[in-house]
Amino acid sequence: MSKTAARNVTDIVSGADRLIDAARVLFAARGYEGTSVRDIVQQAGTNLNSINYYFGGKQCLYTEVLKREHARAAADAERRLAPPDTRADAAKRLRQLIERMLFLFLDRESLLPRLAALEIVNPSPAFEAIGPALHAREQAELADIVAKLLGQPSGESALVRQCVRSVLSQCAYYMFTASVLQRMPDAPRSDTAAIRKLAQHVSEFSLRAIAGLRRSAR
Amino acid sequence: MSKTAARNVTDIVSGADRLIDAARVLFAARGYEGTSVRDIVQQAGTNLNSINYYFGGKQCLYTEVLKREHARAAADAERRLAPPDTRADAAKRLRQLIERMLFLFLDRESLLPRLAALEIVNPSPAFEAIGPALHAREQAELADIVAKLLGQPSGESALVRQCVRSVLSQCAYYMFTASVLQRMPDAPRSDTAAIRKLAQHVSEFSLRAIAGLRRSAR
DNA sequence: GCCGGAATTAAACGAACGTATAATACACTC
DNA sequence: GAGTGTATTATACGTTCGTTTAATTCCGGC
Repeated sequence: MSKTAARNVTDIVSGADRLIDAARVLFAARGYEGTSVRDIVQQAGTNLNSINYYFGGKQCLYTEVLKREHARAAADAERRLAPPDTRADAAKRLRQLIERMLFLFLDRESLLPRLAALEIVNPSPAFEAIGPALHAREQAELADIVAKLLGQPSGESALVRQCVRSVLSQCAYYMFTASVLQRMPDAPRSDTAAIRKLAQHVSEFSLRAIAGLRRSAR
Repeated sequence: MSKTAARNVTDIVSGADRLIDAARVLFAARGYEGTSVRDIVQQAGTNLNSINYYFGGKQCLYTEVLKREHARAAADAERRLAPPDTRADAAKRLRQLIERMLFLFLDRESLLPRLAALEIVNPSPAFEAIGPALHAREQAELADIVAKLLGQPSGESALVRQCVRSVLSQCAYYMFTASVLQRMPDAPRSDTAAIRKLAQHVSEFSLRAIAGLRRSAR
């Protein structure tokens, strides 16, 4: 009666979905080894055996979480931000791309930044599932933009590659250090306005640097 | 007899030291949770109880490893590199500091970069032992240099702080991504010559950026 | 020689882990 | 409405974990 009614309400999402939802939060909070299958099933309100039943084991569930979080973040970014304007001048494109990456790395809705940071610092077997595709498009676009700004052919020269790393590192920094930054008293904010401001600085910093390097490369 | 003789030879280093030596390698390779006390004592050639006897538990041994690795890296850097020349002009000081930091972050002899990366991304209770002191001197010096380059008073303005992060992030990037970078086919080298070259790029990039920002800030 | 304390060893404990198995509940076709 | 395949539950299994306890060895001063 009321019992089956309640069950039906909660079962609008299946056990597998509830497991994914619980697992993504717990894996992001405590990492793979720090999260037990008992933690997950308790949070999901399912049985101890459910992970093996639906996913074939803890490792497979983790890989699935990684894949979905990656896909979700990519879709979010696609939807929320204007598509890169390939017609604009390179400087504007760089500003857009940097803002896009910073939103990706600092997004508090998404758990991908945290999961990706853990995987990049300490890659697990599941890294193969997302590693190659991780920020690949952003990096390729960045290389293209930087080459244009340097006045070099798009074929990657050493200088282009180094500048790409310099730009990328300024953005990724916040992904890796999020845990300690938010412990500090003067923690930098991560609301939309703050990210915009941050993007502006990284853009100016990088544009000035690249412009200077271009001048001296002649 | 020969047995006691052999024992004396190996016991020139005590059980505690052998535990530290084994633990630092294993913790760096597999992380705290990925390393069991049985792994450590086997590698050290001591008994299962030795960790509790000498250090009072796995967590305490880990904290001790962190402290020692930090102290060792600091002493190494102190000894190997010329002390920062506070008389030199700011640009030269920045070049020296960036090279110093890159050697710190990319040093393959030291296990601190790896251990620090793991702790920064996923701080454990032991983080308190080294976190506050981690690269504190480098950061303070960096802030001083950047302020001078920007022509601003040393009291930290927002611009100075952001530029410090921009420089720091370019160096720390390699600490966080070491695991995945060395998996890639075109992995950047990390020998002395390569680090010097890298330091040169980061320095030029940052100096041009700061010079440009100073011009536009007027 | 021996004795007291530190160092080292051996063995076991209880808890937590991921997984497997067997039993039960459910939904839907015929 | 019985039957069938899927979903869910309860429980047990075998391992591994960090730690504890007790026994043994080693070593320097008396």
